[in-house]
Amino acid sequence: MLDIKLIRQEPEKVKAALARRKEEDKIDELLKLDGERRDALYEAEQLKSKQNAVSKQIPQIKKEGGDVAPIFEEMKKLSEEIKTLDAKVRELEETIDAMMLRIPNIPNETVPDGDTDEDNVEIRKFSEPTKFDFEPQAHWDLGEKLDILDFGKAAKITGARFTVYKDLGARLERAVINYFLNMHTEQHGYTEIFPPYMVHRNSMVGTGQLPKFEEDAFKVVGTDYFLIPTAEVPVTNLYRDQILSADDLPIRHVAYSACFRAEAGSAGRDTRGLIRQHQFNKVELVKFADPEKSYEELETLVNDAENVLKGLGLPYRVVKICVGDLGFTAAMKYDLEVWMPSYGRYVEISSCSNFEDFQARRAGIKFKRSPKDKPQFVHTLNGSGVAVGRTVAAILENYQNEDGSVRIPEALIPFMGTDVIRPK
RNA sequence: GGAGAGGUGUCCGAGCGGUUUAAGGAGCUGGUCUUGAAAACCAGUGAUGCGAGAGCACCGUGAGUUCGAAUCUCACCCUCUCCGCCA
Repeated sequence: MLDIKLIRQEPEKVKAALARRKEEDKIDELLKLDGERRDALYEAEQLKSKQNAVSKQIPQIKKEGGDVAPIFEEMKKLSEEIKTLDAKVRELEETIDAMMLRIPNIPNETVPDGDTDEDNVEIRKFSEPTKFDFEPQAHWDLGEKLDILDFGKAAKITGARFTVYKDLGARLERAVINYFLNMHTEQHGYTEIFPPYMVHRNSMVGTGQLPKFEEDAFKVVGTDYFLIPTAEVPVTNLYRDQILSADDLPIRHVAYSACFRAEAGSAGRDTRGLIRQHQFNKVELVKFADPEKSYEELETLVNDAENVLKGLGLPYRVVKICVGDLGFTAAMKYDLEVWMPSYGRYVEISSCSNFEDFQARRAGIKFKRSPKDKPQFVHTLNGSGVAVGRTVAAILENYQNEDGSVRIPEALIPFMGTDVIRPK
């Protein structure tokens, strides 16, 4: 959520930012409603002030035996007026809030222009796309031949876009999760969280999934719970409506969770394999930072995510996301893209974003620089560290041999208990 | 799921519908005393939001009753204890 004061004071700046995103601009309407709200609020407060003053005198008058009936008569009218004005203020507030919650974040000035992911800018690259002296197979073919992935069985028990992992496939998924968690906790200084996979509506609003993107989420029937689309939601909301002290910052959390996405509108894209699933595993990095240091924290966050890919020896590149591909909540975003031989291109495996105070304002996460200072919003950041299913897909494809076996990256051998997955 | 108890400021804990600008204590800050500290004593001290300010709001949340609600009514949420069920 943006600061209403910013919209009041610099409407042109906000309009320009929305124009960059090619977003509909309701700023003038918003300002008009805000003006009405403030007028009504002022009026209501004047009347309340009078009501309080008179109420204070009543006991005294009664004690002195004065007649309070005429006062009650008058105050009754006042009370009605206050109720009417309060209702008006509340109504306007609801309208304004609903609008505010649907306005996207202001992109950082350094975010490149552009409309689609094709306009994202490559920042750096690690290694080169894997070369094969045979025709490499896609991970869905490899996985089924090795009998470690079973998409048919998943369709049988659940439906499309789910996967059953089996044998060393299941173990590989688990190995990757543990490898990621160990690296981030032991080498990068993150504190591990294992969160609930369901959250209530407020949490989803706090991180920005709701109200605008309700159709992308799975809702649990008969409850007000949503399946989390990412651990970002529960972990960021750990500190909702809290005032932290400067000593607490930066807070760095790493969380493994399953993630659930309805992905309405994605039908037909990436229909085969592990790339786009309704349920997938992810290790997520979440940071809460002093606003002055949040962009430094974004850089180290990206580095931390990169390190797990380097450790696995997977070729990847880092791209800076253009304004058209930025997403609703982010002020700046880098993607890590891993080389996927079956696609013949790089595929997103991590998104690392600085939300600045956009989520913090929604979720009410503040800090005080010193005990006497006024609380201000923290900056929140998060990034995949990294997507587990896509990592497994990348390992299968990049580490495959001509005979259909798959080598296990050095770093995973301790977790796998073997250095190769062979066809049976 | 059932029964009971409870949600008040940083914490503990009072609070007949009207000087509650939320008692009292702890804590914290300053001071006196002391070689220094502790203790004792004195003084100060709620946080947050909106607002230029006066002011307004805030006692789990939301409605309601009333001239006036922390206090009464209703609904909901959460916590604790016991029972049931269960990995």
